[in-house]
Amino acid sequence: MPELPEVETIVNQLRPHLRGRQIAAVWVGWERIVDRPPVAEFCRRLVGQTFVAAERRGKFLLFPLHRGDTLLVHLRMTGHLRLLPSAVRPDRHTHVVLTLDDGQCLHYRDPRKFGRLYLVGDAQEVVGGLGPEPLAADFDVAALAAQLAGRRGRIKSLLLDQRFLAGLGNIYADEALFRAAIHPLRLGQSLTAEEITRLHAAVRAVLSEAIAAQGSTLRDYRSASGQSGRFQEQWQVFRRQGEACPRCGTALERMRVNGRSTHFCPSCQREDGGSADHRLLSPDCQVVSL
DNA sequence: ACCACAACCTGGCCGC
DNA sequence: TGCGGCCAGGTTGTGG
Repeated sequence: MPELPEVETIVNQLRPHLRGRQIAAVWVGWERIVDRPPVAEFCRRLVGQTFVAAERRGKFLLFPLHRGDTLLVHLRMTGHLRLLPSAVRPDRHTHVVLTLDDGQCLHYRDPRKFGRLYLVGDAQEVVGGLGPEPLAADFDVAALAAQLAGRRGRIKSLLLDQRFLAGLGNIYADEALFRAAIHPLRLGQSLTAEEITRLHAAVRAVLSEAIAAQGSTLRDYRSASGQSGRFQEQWQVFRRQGEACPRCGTALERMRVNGRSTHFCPSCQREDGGSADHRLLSPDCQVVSL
């Protein structure tokens, strides 16, 4: 479910509630949700620890604990974290419950059971292989260009590769490529300097705007406080195949890339890279009237 | 390096 | 209502 903006929203909402809270008890109902260490050790090591922070790296939530361990959560497709009163019983899709010292419980709920929890002494053991943080101050155009140099893979696949760039998923990859007017099948190393500049701006703009809207909601996604995001109202191409392109009116299309649905405008995003529309785009991806 | 595909799981939706 | 097929915001492993 969640990509970078949704995870950022959840972390920001959990932080004030978790900081300083001690874990009184741990319940695990589906052992495979705990990636490491073995479940018995996971529970034993967690009890008695206190949350000192709540952070995000890519799509991971990181919860540093006072004894030096870090609890990490990856929500994959359908994971949720909710703070609920301790009287609320876990439902059939709730697989882990952390009982806190203030009468609240942190529920990990995940119908598809794809998500994973990790408890490690060094968070780098889990997130060390991730690519750059797209919203970090030092992720500039040159950094993106360096990532793209020599890459022969399709740009859509690269954007989804968490070692290439951390945090983008299917929604924001498609939205960023549309804003930058780049065809999803273009090869990484084939992008011009102008296109890299546009892509850099597009990635950061779409993520920032999505965070401001508290993410996108599909089906029953809710943030930690139970609110839904609003960014799905601003999708320009995602799941809009057949509708008119908001920039040129051409019917939007859908294709498969890397086994993932990919949405794009065949007129604005030309595979040969030679779209006349380039002249209509400023570097910050806004349409410029001639 | 890169690609295609299966696997991990369950639920929702559509057509028959 | 039921059933089959397809779809899904992600990642990992295998084999080519």
